[in-house]
Amino acid sequence: MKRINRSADFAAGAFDLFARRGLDAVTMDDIAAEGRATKGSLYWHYKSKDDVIEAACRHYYQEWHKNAHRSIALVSDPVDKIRIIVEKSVRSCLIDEGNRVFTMEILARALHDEPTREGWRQFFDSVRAFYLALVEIAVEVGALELESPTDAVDMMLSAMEGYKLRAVFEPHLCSKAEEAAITQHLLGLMNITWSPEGE
Amino acid sequence: MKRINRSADFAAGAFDLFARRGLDAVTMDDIAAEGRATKGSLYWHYKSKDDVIEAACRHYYQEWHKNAHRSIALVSDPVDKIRIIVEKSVRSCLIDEGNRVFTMEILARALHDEPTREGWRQFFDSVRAFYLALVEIAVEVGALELESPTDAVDMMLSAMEGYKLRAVFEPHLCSKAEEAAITQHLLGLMNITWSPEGE
DNA sequence: TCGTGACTATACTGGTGAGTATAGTCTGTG
DNA sequence: CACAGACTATACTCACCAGTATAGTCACGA
Repeated sequence: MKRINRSADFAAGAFDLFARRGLDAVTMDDIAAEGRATKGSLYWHYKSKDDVIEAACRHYYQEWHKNAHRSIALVSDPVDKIRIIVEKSVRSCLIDEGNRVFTMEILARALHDEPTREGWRQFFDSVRAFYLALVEIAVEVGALELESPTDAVDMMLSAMEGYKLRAVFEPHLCSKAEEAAITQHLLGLMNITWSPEGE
Repeated sequence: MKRINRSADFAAGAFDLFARRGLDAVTMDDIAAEGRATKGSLYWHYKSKDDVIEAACRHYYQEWHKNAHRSIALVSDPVDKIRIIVEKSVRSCLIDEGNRVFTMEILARALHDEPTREGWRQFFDSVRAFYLALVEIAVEVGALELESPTDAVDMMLSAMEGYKLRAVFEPHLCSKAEEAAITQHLLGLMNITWSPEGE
């Protein structure tokens, strides 16, 4: 049980705590304890709580991209790639309560904190670019017909954010049961058919 | 300059402060000062900060319904009513930064506070019901064709929430310039045509 | 073996802000 | 007039928590 990277451990642990209890309700002592270390060590790696929050964000952003790339690595059909990415996004961004809570917390912080806002903006742009690249390839090879790929991707991402916000007070929206309906609807916005299947 | 209702003044003042600076950054002393009173008086009317926040929410909810009813009071055409309500909603919920910030703050609070969540849920339901009533009338008199009014209204409200969330980090979305495009898009989701006009 | 990076353990400071306490004022009503 | 509701003005308590301080430990690589 060696520790390769204490900083990353702290960031991941902080993310978990924030996702469970919210940014304000988590203290620096909590974060240190979560990493089975003391505050001294935590402050050795990070200069302030803001710093830790930023690291937790980066952790989340990196995880998103890592998962996204991994999940389509073995798929060759361009439209299937989009199907899979949307499926996974719905599961990770909406159904997974931790991720949903964390991102809402970050967005709330972004209301009054410019660096947080800028960070999220860049992340969102990178996600949009990722989707757009997949959609444009699918259109180019003739597997998909769309008037404007940009608008379609934008619309789909907007709808996803809309679901996220409504899920705060309508929890049934992001239950397992609704998962298929939401996935279908989001893919529909990009003219892609989809039907749920057992595994 | 008589004070008819100190409680309501406090609630309205608290709403303004919360909308400008966020829930956490506003102290009870600030709220008292905003109402040109002292903390003693504030605590005479409200038993805690939570209590004040709840009152500020109620203030917002009531204002929404008051404005909604007033703005269609003199309109007779059922589809025009919907046009006007959506126009006004876009202006008050998205373009108006104060309202937008306040509602985002409340939603963030709702993540970890059940009463706040329940309050917002009821408000959202009442808004949905309000829209639905208008749409159903328009459909009944044959002025509007829709497969499912419920779905159309739901979709429109989801899109509006989506815009609200994205506006946090993409401020251009909720500029005056985008106002017309957003209004048009939202009405389009209910098969209603609309074009901007000067006043 | 010396030094340094990466810590532990524990104690402390200092600011903030919710909520309380108290003594006294003003105003309208029975 | 008496009394209560609606305050003002001011001072205070108390808990929490970010951040600091300090002294000591342990593993390692030059």
